[in-house]
Amino acid sequence: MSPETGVRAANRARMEERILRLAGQHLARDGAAALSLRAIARDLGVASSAVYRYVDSRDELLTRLIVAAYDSLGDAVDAALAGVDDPAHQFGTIARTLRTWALAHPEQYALIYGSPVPGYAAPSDRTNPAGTRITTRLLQALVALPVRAAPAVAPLVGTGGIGALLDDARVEALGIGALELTLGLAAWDMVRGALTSEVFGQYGAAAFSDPAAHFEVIVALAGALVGIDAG
Amino acid sequence: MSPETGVRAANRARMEERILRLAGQHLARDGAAALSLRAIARDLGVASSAVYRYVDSRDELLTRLIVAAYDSLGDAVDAALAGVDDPAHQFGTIARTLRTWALAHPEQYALIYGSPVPGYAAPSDRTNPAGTRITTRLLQALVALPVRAAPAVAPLVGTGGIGALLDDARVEALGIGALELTLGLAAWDMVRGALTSEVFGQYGAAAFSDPAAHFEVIVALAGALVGIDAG
DNA sequence: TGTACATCAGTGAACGCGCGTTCACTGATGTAC
DNA sequence: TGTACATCAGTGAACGCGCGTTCACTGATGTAC
Repeated sequence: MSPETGVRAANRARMEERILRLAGQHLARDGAAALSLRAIARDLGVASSAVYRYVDSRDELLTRLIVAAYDSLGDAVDAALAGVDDPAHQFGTIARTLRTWALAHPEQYALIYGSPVPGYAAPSDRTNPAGTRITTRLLQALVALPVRAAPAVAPLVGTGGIGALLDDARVEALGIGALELTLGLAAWDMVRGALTSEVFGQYGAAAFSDPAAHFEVIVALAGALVGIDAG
Repeated sequence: MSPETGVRAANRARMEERILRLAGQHLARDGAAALSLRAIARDLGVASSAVYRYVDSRDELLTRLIVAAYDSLGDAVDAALAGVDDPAHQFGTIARTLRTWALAHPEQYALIYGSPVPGYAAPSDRTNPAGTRITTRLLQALVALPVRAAPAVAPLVGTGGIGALLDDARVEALGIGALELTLGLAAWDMVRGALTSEVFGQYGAAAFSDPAAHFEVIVALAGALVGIDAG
């Protein structure tokens, strides 16, 4: 039997899958800081040392969870974008997909868009490929758009935003201008800021009566910033 | 000796202060999840049980840290606003003060504007008074302003934002309109979204060459949203 | 001003728990001839 | 097809650590008469 299709390889793959799924459940229930290899071994019905056959360390498992979260979101965005050819609607589609995904997976959202896990630094060589997927889609949408910055807004950007992110290889590759980039980032910050408030419940008792409607307004305003109708 | 000025009362006050300061240092170094009463007792040079003379439990200390963080930020904002009478400049002042404070105290910023601490729910009766200080200042600035929504933007809000936050007592008390409120929240979300990216380093390797300049652009754009010149 | 009592701060041992990680080991599954 | 060997999965005990919280206690500081 070839090593690729052997019983061992299949078991290994299934086991890695189970571990990642259980880790995801623990993450959702108790947060990243409480992620425990022993707890996962317990759920697996296996000695705690057995987990080390599949995972190098706790931190390495955390890295896998981050990558998995990025990929889960990336897949959702790609799927949603599949039917949207009009670049003017892509921005709104990305934003709405992010919201749906974040509300369904608040802890994974916290993992990648919330405060960093203290004492843990993600190895960027493993995290970056998955992490840049959404941002890349966003930049692509901005490039494809005829960004017609509102005349009232363009002068505000002035030369201040020029230096922003210009060292990023993707930006150079896409050939996006400083104005479009700055406006796009501002619009994206607004969407993420609103979403963070909603997902983390930061308005406390003063809840929105209709968060979804409010988010639609945010998307419309963000779209207006980059000069498009994002509906 | 009266109990207010006695040696015991003074010692108590000094001890509570030391505990809160040490807790703040631990928070800054290791994050909220790692906050430990035993570690604080060690730094204090005291038996771990002694801390319980001053603190009910670990969670209670966390609550105090949150209140302290809100107050630290609130004090900074109030001080910065002292010299600013023109309501048109108040929004920008609040935003810039938030940035300065957040960069100086990233972990406290994470505590109040980042992901929630898992397994801990802040008792809102203790957290609210300090927590609403900045938001109240923001609302006051919006009310004092002649919010002249850009004609292109106003229709986007439509009736969607109407329901937002209308159950909040402060909003009713201030008599702020739905349009102003929605635009104000959107602007504030943008500021906080941008700041979160910067403080938590979420753009990774693709760093801004001049984050302060970029933030100024964000403030200008956010100001434009509410129809003012925030410079 | 002096004495009897109450209050408080801090001690140190203990309970019971959880964690990450290592290590020598057994038994089963695969591989090479 | 059968046997000898290598590889792998999983065990269970152990190391050393940290945590929150309780409890009976000593000694000092305050209070009331």
